[in-house]
Amino acid sequence: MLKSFVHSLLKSAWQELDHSGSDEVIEIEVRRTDRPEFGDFASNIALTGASITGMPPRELAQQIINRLSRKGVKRIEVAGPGFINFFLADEVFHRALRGVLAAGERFGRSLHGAGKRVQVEFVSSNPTGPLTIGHGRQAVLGDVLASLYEAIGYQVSREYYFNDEGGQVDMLARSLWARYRQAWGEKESVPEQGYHGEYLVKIAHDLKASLQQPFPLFDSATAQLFKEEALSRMIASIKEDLALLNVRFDNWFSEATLHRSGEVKRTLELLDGKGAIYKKDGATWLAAEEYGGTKDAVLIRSNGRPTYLMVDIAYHINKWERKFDHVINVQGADHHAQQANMKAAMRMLGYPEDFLAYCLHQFVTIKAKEGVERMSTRAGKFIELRVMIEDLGKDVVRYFMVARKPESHLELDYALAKQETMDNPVYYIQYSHTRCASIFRKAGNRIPRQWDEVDLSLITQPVELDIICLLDRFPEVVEEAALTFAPHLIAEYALTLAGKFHRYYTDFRVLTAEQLLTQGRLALLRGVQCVLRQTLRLFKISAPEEM
RNA sequence: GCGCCCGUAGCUCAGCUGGAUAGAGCAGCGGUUUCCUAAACCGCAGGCCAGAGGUUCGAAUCCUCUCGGGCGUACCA
Repeated sequence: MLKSFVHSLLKSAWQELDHSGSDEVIEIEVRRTDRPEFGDFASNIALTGASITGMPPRELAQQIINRLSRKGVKRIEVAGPGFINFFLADEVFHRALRGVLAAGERFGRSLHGAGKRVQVEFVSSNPTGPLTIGHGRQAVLGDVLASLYEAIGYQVSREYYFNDEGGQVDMLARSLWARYRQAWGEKESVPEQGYHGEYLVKIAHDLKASLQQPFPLFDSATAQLFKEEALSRMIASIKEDLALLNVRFDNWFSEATLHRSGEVKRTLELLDGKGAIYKKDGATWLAAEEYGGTKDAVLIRSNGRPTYLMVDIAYHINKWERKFDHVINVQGADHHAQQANMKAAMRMLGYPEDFLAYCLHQFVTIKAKEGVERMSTRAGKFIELRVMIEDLGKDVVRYFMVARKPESHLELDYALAKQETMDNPVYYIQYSHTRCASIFRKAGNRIPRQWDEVDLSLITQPVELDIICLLDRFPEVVEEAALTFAPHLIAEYALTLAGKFHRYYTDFRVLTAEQLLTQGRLALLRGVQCVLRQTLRLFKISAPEEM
């Protein structure tokens, strides 16, 4: 990589300097510049090193430059307060491009997490209703995060944890039964605290057709039947919604199994053994605050039923026993307090601090456009994910959901996203890929057989070298996006690359009369297309050959 | 009250492990097509980076306070 090349130059020069005055170690920082006159890369080593050596920064910079190898370097300058600016030789860029071409589809992938297993748990919405746009953000966020970890070498498992036990599910069953009775023309009403959405009406009618019995009494057998029917149908519907987004899970984990297997009970005993729980007001409490939680929390209610937290702790022990090296939970901001308590519990039980990480995200809100009637009626209303996907298309939804950093609120201008699809960044990126494909179709037999042997000597335009520099950076971006839970970096990157390419396309012709030039530019194009395809693949957005 | 997140162009947001003149997209205005797809490109305009202090060679970025918005602070999940 270009950056590490510069880094190694600096490192050996720094080591040649006499540091007898101090044995302090210095962190050598090399960064890409944002201005051509500052060169391709710059280092502030002389600024940070000034205090160690006692030399003025500019003088120190000069000393370092005097000891620098000039191999692969076009020019080096001291600039501003003492920055060292590097202008690299064309051959170095050419080597970088060859690296991209040699790696091909593997470019951007790494072995950072080789041999390690990570689980990403996301969505995990209760199967009591259809997915909303809020779940949509989480679905895409989790899915892309999982892909990013796969890209850096981890073995990844996508998991959906669903609640199929407890009060909420009982309420769902009761609500469905009421709708079922209505389907038979009876006057039964959905409980005040129940689920009033239209979706249960539809399920009730389907159910009537298959069961063909009135079930006039909501006795325990009926409750059980309606619970099972409600759950299986809701889960099927959620799976359908997710499939529309191209999200698939490796494992669907049922909460009920944790109760049946006795894991909840065993977990409680485990916590008791650590002295982490106490009784108060007829309930059993977790001493969370002592271990960094926000507040002590109830584990077993006074009615004997376990809380969400109680079961969640058992669930995480289960995850640990499944031998994951890391588990990442993608959750909404409303779970924040819960997360602190969960981490406190893990601490009490002695699990490593880096086993459990949360990717917390803020909510999606819909921006209503003033003066637009339809939108104002929709404002504040839930929008079903399915409806949004049908309106905007899978690719657009996926892109928008991860284009912003998770901890920022995502305010989606629904009307705009729908109307102005032509100005959509998704199409902008896809079109850049299409343009590459189009040129390759035209190039025909001029396409080189062996990419790594192409003569690149005529690839000397500043834009061309700039694009290579950007391609070269891709693996860094992937790694950072994964490790800091920041898929939006990929979106930014793809947009930048597409933009540079579109400009290049406008100013320069790839297919020219000069064979050497054409071959070189086709090689560059190949690299661009390859990286564009990787970004789209990470997002699971299609990379069209034609548009 | 306390805790977490956010406050950057008219709008939606990048940039935040401190670096040299703060960026993109959209919206606005004006241009570009003998030539690989104009779903593109170029130009103009637009900012006391919420505000006030502090830390230092240097702050949108770090610290403190204030103001504004979201979320949490359940024997819901």
